[in-house]
Amino acid sequence: MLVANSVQWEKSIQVKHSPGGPPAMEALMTLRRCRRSEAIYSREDPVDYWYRVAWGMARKSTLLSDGHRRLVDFLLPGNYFGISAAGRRRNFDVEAVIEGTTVACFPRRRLEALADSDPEVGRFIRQVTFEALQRLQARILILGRTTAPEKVRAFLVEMGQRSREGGRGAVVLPMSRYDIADYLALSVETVSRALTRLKVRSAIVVADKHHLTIAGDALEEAADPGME
Amino acid sequence: MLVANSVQWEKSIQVKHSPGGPPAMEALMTLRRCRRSEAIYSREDPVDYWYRVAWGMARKSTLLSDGHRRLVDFLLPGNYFGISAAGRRRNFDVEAVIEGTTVACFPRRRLEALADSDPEVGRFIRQVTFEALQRLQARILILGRTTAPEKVRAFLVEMGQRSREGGRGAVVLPMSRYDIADYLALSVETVSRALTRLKVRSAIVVADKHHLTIAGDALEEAADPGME
DNA sequence: CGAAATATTGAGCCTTATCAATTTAAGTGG
DNA sequence: CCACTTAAATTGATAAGGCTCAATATTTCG
Repeated sequence: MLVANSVQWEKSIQVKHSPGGPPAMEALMTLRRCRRSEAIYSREDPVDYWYRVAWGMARKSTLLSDGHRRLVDFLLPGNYFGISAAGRRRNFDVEAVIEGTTVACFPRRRLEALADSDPEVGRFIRQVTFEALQRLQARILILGRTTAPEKVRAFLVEMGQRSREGGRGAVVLPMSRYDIADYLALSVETVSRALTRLKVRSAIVVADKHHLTIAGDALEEAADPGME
Repeated sequence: MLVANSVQWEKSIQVKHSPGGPPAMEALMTLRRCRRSEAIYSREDPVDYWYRVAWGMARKSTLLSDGHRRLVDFLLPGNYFGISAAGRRRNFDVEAVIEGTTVACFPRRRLEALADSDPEVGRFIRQVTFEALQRLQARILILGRTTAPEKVRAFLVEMGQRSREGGRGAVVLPMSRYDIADYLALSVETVSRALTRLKVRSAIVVADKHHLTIAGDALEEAADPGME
């Protein structure tokens, strides 16, 4: 069952950018395979490692004071995360979204030392952090959308762009509707309704719950920035 | 008049973090003074400089495809911005919010070269980028709030924390209500109403349009994370 | 001093959150 | 492998909250 579950996503979740860093950096890496919903790091943990998603998908979240969960980011293969300074502790939780999600772990102290001595590594870390910044800025624009269907459509376009494979407009959504709702700051019901509305309007074609295609014109509309 | 205008803010906008980088880096810096609403950089500009606010306040924004302006960030003294890789072009506009806003400009190529040769500079740049990441993540949590008064309150707390001076709970808002609205993805009217509601409930004390104080208990409530 | 922003307040409509019920899918243990 | 239990997804009805349009202060700036 678990195997079949993994197979379901095998070809769906692909690397887009930064498949790996400089060799000297990759030498520090260890791989870790995670169960579904397993924590990769938790709030209050010390910052001992920096990470990169090798396969699968992860979600960065936090529990707000009002009890609501808020998803800050979805992490796809090639995305680095948890890259922050020492001394402090984590303020977010990161969990695997799908069974078998694998992360590359880099010991922070050693990697920082390496960045000091090897300019190529230093440059690479900066580059990776810039990419994270872009992701978050793009995300803010999505959250800034006013109507729910707009938010959902922008979200689908974002996910399509971030894991571009399977051709134009194809989108894979391994996460639950609850995850999407917490990501877009909407209720699950509204997300569900927005999806059916988009389907009815033929803005999307739904293969199954986790696979859909965005129609060409709906795809064009949301071409908004993501960089500094 | 312009002078008087500057004086109005003189003691209000203070540095909190990272007053300056390593000396070798500061040697590259040139200062630039801006008029109110003057562009610091614009969309499509090449990435030739990295910046730090020295005095005043700036706003990073973009025009969405639907014609709405979206503010991605407010930039306070000590905040670095525009730090992204070469090759591409800017996707956002950055403008001075108040008359006399002064920015420190660092030529990107020379600074990157310096980061390669001087580990201290490299480390500093990483640190600064981490701070920008934290800011954006905190911002996402604010945007994720559901009700308008909650968003506004969280915004006030954020601004208070970011330019902590003038004592506990004091907040200075040099920007217009329109800026706040575009920052929180609300309409101006809703922002205005939310503020009056907070005032009526005694959650805030309004000195004048640009100066207010957050009541102690309202301040406690919103202690949500901001870091990786 | 006059013109143009900027702020605030009101009324009505529209959208979304909430509560509730049903259907579908997924995970568990025999 | 199937029945069972639990989680996930969808759909409906209702009420609250925010956006829009509109009017009126209040400031700011030329």
